[in-house]
Formats: sequence, C-alpha cells, structure tokens
Amino acid sequence: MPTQNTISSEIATQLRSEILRGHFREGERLPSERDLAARFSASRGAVREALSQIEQLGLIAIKPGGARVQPLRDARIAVLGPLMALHEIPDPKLLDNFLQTFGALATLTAEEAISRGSSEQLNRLREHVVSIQNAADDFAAQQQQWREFFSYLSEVADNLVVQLIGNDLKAQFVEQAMKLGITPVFRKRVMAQILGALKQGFARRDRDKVGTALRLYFQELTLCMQQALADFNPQLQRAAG
Amino acid sequence: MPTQNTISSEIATQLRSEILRGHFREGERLPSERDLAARFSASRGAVREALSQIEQLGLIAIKPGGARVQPLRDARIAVLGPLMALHEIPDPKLLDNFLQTFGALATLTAEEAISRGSSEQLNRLREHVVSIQNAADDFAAQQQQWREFFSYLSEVADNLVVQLIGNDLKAQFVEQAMKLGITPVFRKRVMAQILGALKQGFARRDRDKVGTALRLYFQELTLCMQQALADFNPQLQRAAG
DNA sequence: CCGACCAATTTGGTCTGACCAAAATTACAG
DNA sequence: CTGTAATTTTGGTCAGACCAAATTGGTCGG
Repeated sequence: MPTQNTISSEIATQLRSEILRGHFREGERLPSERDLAARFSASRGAVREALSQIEQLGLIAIKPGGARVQPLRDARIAVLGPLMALHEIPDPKLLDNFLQTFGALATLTAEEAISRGSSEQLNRLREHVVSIQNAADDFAAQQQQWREFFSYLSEVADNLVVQLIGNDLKAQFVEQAMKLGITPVFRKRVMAQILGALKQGFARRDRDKVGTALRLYFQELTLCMQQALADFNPQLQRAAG
Repeated sequence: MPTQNTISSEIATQLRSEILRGHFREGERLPSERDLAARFSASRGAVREALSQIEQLGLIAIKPGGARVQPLRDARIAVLGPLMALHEIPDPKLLDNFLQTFGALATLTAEEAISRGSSEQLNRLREHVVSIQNAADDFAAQQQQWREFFSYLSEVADNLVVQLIGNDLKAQFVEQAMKLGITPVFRKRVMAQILGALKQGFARRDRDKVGTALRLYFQELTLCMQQALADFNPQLQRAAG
C-alpha cells in the first residue's frame, strides 16, 4: 500500500522496505540511480527524490560514488513507522519499547503541565479526565477522549521538544496499531483507580500523584496490549489457515 | 554555513530558515518551484529536492497547486536543530525543554538497563561512572566520559525507540550547544553525590536509586546551563560592542 | 606474488526543455 | 452578485546531456 500516489514516494516506500528487511548489508552500495530508474521504469529524477527522502531517514548516506546503507541504530525516528509496517503483527518488543517511551514522555508532560498550567487549565484537564470516565462503556469513544486529553495536556505543558517527538511517534506508530483493530481490554478496577488519582492530582496540583497515575496507566496499557497481541496472533493464523 | 556542499541542500537550508523565521504565514503558499528556481539560479530539479526535504520535516505540505506552510507544532523532531541554529544564542526555554526531555528519556533508559542488563553489563556501567569520577578535573574529558556512559547505557537498555529519538536529539542539539563553547559549572558536592548514588544503584541493581540520581543530574545540568547561558549573554554583547 | 600508481569507467549533482493532469485563477454568462 | 466554463499556473514526470568526484581495473615496479 503506497504512502502517496506519486511515483517517487512509491519508489521510496519500496526501497525503504527492502533496506529495513536487510536486503542490503550495512555499508553496502545501493544500485546506481540509473539502474534503479531502469528497474522501476522511472526517470532518474523520481529515483533521486526517493533516495533523498530515504537519506533524510538516516538509512542511507548518498555521496558521489554511490549511496551506502547506514546502520539502523543511527537512523531517525521517522523510520519507526515503516519498521512497524514491515510485519502484519507489530513486533512485541518494539511495541513495548514504544509504550515505555511514550509513557515516560507523557509523564514528563503531565508534570510540566502541573508546574506551569494555570488553575483554569488544570481544571479543564480534570474535566477531560471526567470525560474519559464517562466514556467507559464505548472503547472507541474513550480512546478519542484519551487522545484529546493528551493533546490538551501537551498544549498546557508547552514543551515543543516533547510535542515534536509526540508527532513523530503518533504518526509513525499509533495509526499503525489502531489500523490492526487491536483493542486492549483494561481491568476496570485499575482504570478507575488511575482516573481517580488523575482527577485528584489535577485538583490538588499534585505532581507526583499525576506522574504515578500516568506511569500506572502506561504499565497497564503495556500489559493489555501484549495480551491483546498474544490473543491476536492465533486469531490471525486461523484466518490464514 | 551550509549543511552540505550541494546546491539542493543549500536551497533547503535557506528556505527552511525562512519558514522557521516566519517569513511565510501558516497555510500560505510558497513561491512556485519555477519561481524558486529562478530566485536561486538553480534548476527545478534542485529546488524540488530541497522542497522534498523540507516536506519530510513536516514544515510544508506539497500538493498539486502549491506547497503550503504547515504549523510548527505539527513538524518532526528534525526541525529542532535548524530551529536552534536560528539564533546565535540558544533560546533558554527551548534549551530547558530539551534538557527536561533528554533527562526523562535518559532516566527511562537507565531504569530499563537495570531491569534487563546482565550483572556483567551493570558492573561495566559502574566502571563508566568511576571513569567520570576520575575525570573530574578536565571538563572536556568528563563530558566525553558522560557520552560514553550514555552510549553504553543505551546499548544495555536495548530500546530502539529511545535510541532513535536520542540520535535525533543529539544530532540536532548537543553539537549545537557544544559548538558555542558553553561550559556549565557543576557544583562539585552535588555531582559527587550523584555519581556516588549511580555507583551504588548499579552495584545493587536499584532502579529507583539510579533513576533518582539521573533526575538529579539533569536538574543540576539544567540549572548550570541556564546559569552559563546568562553569563554568556553579556559576554557576547561585550564582544559585539 | 604483492602493492602502488594511473587511466577508463561509473556515479552522483545539475541543467535544459518538454508534456500531462490537477488545482487555482480568471472570464463570462445568468 | 453568483455559478460555471475556459484559461493559466502548479506540481509530477520524463528524456537527454554535461561535469567533477569516486570507483574500478589494469599496469608497472618491487
């Protein structure tokens, strides 16, 4: 499924995928632009734009003489999406890494929001939590409420760095996971406890309480996602067989 | 100072800078590729490659009809470097945001390293801390030791997501700050306390102790950097006057 | 047999000029 | 003034060409 409808981005998607799948060894030279153009029945210009995009990801280094494959560990965050999209089922380890990271950043954001936010803003954050509570019945609606909560939280915290990282992670990851239709089942008791703590925390401007609650949320989310993934796996195999 | 010696990247640098400086309003159309080519005395191909790179940053959206400027808050992390480079002196708020974020991720990394690392790895981490202690006299040497410590920490934690984010942040930010020759002066007592706690934490596999120590380190680093920046400001003005 | 040096080839970087389809703009009719 | 049709502009793509730097392969001397 091509990212865009332009030829250059299709070439980029294809090449990126091949590099991530390890079709080329680290440091190995990619085929020349002319060869690639011939292979994709495209012009050199289109291939060059594709290669330029891949270079932005840090996956290759283009120099006169040839484009060479860079080690994955030196790449940019933007490769995460394509990396996840490589397999039908997300790699559990990668998912865990992602959730841990997202959790740490969300916690930081919440702490900053409490430190910097006006009482009016904190009150509105509390109301967001109430909205999440009220949407307990409908999973999709609740997810939407969580998203709006995080969005506003980020606005209050006013940390551009985290915001930009969040953009990347969300764009690269969340959609991917959601598209699979994975629906983690939270334990109601735990969730109620988390939401209660959040409400209290925002009301009392209690940095630690909110931080702890969010940590707990992501811990629970990690658990449930891993569980959902484990359930999803045989389900997929059944469909294939 | 152009990022690369290619024309397309020079155009990209120039345009990126103008967009970040607010020369175009949000949603406003950029000049057409043909106009830009004329302005830079370059070919459309070069301009297209430059625009493609800027689009990757999330700064513009290219569609048939024109390239439109996107809001900064929707951009990717990779804009941080150019954003910092905009002014001679880093924006204190942005610097604070950065250090907070880096600190949160480093803390997460340390906690994961302790959870996953073998005792051999943890021991080596402890030795890294000792190396930092021994380099207390030479600031540059100590910075190098810190870098090696974080690098190995990241390896042990084995969290690709954080690692990739770190790549972006380091590439976009650390160099920039270091280039200015800003040398924060740590309080020796505090630093000794932090390093001691780190050593103990790695020795005893004490997640919280290491986490707390790292939080303290970044808190101290933030303080010192802000201080150094404040001292640096008049110094720069004196040089200019 | 090996290593250093040099020429031929390959490769990326750039330019020119052209064509198409979609979007934006303008002109026109109601 | 409004809605629609014609025109222009814009991005997407292609083809062919040139240059400088890097790679490659062969040659020569040890």
